[in-house]
Amino acid sequence: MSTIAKALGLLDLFSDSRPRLGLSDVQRLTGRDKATVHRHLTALERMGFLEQDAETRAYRLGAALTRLAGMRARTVPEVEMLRDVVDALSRDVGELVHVSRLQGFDLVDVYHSEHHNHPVRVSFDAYGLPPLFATASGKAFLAFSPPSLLDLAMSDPRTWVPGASGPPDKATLASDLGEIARRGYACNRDALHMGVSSVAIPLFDAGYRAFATCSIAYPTGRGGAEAETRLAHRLMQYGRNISEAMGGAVPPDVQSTWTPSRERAVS
Amino acid sequence: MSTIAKALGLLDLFSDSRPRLGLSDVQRLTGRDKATVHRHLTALERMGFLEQDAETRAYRLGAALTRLAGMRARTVPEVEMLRDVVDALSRDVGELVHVSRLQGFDLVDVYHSEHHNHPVRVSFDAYGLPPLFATASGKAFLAFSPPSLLDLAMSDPRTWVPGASGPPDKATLASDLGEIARRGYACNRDALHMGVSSVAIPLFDAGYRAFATCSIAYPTGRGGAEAETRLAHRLMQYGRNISEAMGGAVPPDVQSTWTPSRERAVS
DNA sequence: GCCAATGGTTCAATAGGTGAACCGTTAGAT
DNA sequence: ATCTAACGGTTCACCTATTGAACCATTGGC
Repeated sequence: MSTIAKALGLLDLFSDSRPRLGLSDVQRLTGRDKATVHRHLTALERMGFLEQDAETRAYRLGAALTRLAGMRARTVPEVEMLRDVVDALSRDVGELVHVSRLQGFDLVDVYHSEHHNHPVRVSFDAYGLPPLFATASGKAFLAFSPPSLLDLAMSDPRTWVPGASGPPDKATLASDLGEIARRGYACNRDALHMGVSSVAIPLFDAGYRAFATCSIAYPTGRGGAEAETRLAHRLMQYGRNISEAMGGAVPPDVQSTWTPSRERAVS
Repeated sequence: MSTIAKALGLLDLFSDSRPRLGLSDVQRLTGRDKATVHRHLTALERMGFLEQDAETRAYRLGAALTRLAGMRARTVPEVEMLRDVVDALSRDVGELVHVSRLQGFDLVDVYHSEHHNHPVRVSFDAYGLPPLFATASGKAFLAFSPPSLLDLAMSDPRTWVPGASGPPDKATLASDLGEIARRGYACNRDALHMGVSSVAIPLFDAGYRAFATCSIAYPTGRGGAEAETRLAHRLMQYGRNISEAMGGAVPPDVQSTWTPSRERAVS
């Protein structure tokens, strides 16, 4: 393992629940020698990837990350296109919005935006990716993909269901997906994390194939079923713009489920 | 120089004008050996700090930056980010330093620091906010904002000019702002309070838009014009770090007015 | 005033980073 | 079609930069 990887790996130790770490904390978490850890931490700090609190001596994530992330958002075309519309949706609903793209059998984060209005917020843990059929995003994706993808996803060796007894029944899963395709969006309530719910839609490429997803995550306590449908409708409203921002287009049949006649296209 | 610093330094090679770099590009820019560069690039890529285009083989900034920057934004309070750098500036110049953020048509205090060296000090009265075009901060902000903002600010019903006969002439104001934009900072001498002067610069968000300001207030008697330019230069010197501490980035054209060629980044 | 825990430093030993030389591919130029 | 140059990437012996045990200074309980 390269020293570079070791040092950069330290950044991953910081999390929402552990936002600042002291030298000893990092040493314990990594099991590495104190001197080594200190060298790495100070190297990261000198480059602006960490900042050290002047009095507590604890380290926290640094400004260089923000600077470089901004650069990426400005210069990587895909992200750049997404940014405006996803930010708008996030501001609109006041919740965390995620855009992910299929890579292998995982949906990996492309861009997310969190303009929270609420004191209680959902933050996302990017690790330990669950199987496709366990997340709202994954279900939205599968519901609008060829059925063969479901078979493939279920044969994924890493398949597990969090907290459940075994792999899900394929027949019930297929009928769930049918329902999702009919109404246009997928949802999860407390499925992966207690207290966290989400709604999701697929995004389509120029060939009308689902290739990514957009989801809103929110605390389940916020408002029950009516909150779910409210968020889902906002999501579907923005869906077309998001697909188009990524160079895609929404198939007409899906578009019509997303904009029921009475409230169609308001530009 | 540690390998960590060398590797992380590669990330700084990416810029708005040079968003994707090939192996040979990086080699040329750094002067380091190709094998070394390749090792560093792949290490960064494996950690998600770079992404490699599958066909062109060119590298670009990676998604890990977005993830970590989001973590920082969520967990590190804005004021805390500011504190260290603003305190450092305040200690450096020995005067009151203010960071304010636009809210409606007012610049409201976000953080201030006063490590005074001098017996005569300026303290700030947070009440009775003057209009934007009457303060150094406000003028710095307007000079780096779309002209439409000036119109809006002047149409603010609360517009008044302290001690003056009437509202300022728009044409002269506009030319003043042009001069400010050219030299990079704004200043006021005895404008709002007799004996109080200040210099100010705008702060920029990740989208290169002015969203806040940083100013130094000092007693006019301290030293006249040479004090003014001295403080302004210190302010501009710190400006980049302050913007970045708040998650922003200084637009390249502004950065170049802030760091005249002879003293530009020597890496 | 003790003890344990913290952040940080030193320096000999050696792990692992380095770079000259290498390969395979692509894209013009002749 | 052939040559050449530039590209991304790999190899391996050499040697530098990283490592970790032992160290110091400071802080905070008890």
